[in-house]
Amino acid sequence: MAGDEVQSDFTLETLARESLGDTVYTRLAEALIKGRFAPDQRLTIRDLAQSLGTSVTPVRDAILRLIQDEGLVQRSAREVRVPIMTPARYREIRQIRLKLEGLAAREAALKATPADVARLAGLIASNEREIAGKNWFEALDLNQTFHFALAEIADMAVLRGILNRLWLQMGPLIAESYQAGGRLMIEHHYAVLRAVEARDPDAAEQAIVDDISEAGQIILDRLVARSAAA
Amino acid sequence: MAGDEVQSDFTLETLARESLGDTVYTRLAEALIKGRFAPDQRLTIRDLAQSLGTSVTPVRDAILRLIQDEGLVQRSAREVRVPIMTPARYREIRQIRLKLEGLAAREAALKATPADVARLAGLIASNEREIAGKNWFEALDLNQTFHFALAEIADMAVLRGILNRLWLQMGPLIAESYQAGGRLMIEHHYAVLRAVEARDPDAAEQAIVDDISEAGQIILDRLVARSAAA
DNA sequence: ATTTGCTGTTTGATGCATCATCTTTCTTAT
DNA sequence: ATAAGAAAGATGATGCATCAAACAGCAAAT
Repeated sequence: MAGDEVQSDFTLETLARESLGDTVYTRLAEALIKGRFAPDQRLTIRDLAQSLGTSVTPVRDAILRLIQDEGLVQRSAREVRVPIMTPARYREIRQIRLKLEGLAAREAALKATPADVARLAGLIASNEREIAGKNWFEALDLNQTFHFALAEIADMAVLRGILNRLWLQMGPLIAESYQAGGRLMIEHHYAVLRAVEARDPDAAEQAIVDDISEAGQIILDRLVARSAAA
Repeated sequence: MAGDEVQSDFTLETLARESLGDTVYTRLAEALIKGRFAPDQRLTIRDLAQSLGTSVTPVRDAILRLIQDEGLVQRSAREVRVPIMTPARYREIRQIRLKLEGLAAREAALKATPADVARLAGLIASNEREIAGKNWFEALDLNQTFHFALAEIADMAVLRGILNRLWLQMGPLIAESYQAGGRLMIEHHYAVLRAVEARDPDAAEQAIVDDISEAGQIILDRLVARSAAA
């Protein structure tokens, strides 16, 4: 039942064996962040299990974890849905991100190595290219990677975990609005890069605050408009 | 198997029916926060199921969720343990708490009703009494309730969820050190109360920052001492 | 005495049968 | 035609059998 590992004798057993449940979790989380599921969409364990070609158990495990992350919500005893973001909730998340990512940017500015700076620069350049090519999925992914990179450079694992969960919650919404932002979504990344390179924590915090505020405003405006319509 | 609900005909069907998995999760989370499990202690699903009188499934569900919260860690494929807090990790959590709870205190000061103020005052008074009586478990619990109350008054559900998880991670450590802090652990709560009552967000943030910094220092000192010894 | 190798045990992962509810659909009486 | 009610279907929760990997003893070899 479990094992049909076709492990070649040549591959090193380097990475920890990932359970099926982990795989499903990762795939569903990615789907959420990339906006593949619409807000309020209902998910059923059996259907997902069928799509993914597993039994219900790993899917159930993954969904339990996603509910714990608040990336999914349990409406009633037998209904799991993609959550609907409210303006109030989005404002709260934005407030929290301002504080947490501000802290991360500040620490990153203090700890960044030249290699870290180069990595950030590379992310911005790639993102610029994808936006120019209108490859919104890739651009969105690179934007997220940039924000996470600051937490990594700051060497703050707990903060990184919190950010991860927040992104999971914002995913369906952001994916929907990213295109509307266009280049504006990474405008402030250059300021972040300069501040980190200059080892200036105050400037780094301010730059990321500006980034989150401005990009967030576009998303919030769209969200408020839609909520008013409904 | 599922249903041996002995639901009296008189009880209102008000609260949502809680699954066995939820019950187990709540009980284990509480045990963690109250420091009933020692750091590095190994937990096995089967043993817990036996203790709790359920099958393995609800326990497995609860443990999956606790691992997601990082309230438990999975060392290897078949080993679940209570995490060991490192000084570096504790410092990071403290930094994060300073920002998040500072934000919560600020918002609470802006939004608090007289009833909210009374609730905070009551929590402090109760805590004072329990400390005087050396009822450390109760005092610890009231301390946590006070910190959570600020997030509730601020009406920040997301922040509250993040705090919850952080507390789960700090639980085993704090429970161990709370006694050492004594009255010092709630010294700054009075300043928080005054600031909230005066609707002064700056003062409220400063007071909670002082509280976390000072109380945290006692815990950190003990943690560093122990880490150095090992 | 220390290492090596075999064997039984422990343990989380996986699949699945079944249950209690909740929905949906169909029937039937007015 | 409408509404009350019954039957059928859908769905997450629960319990459990079984698997493969890890582990613990223990014996044999040097």
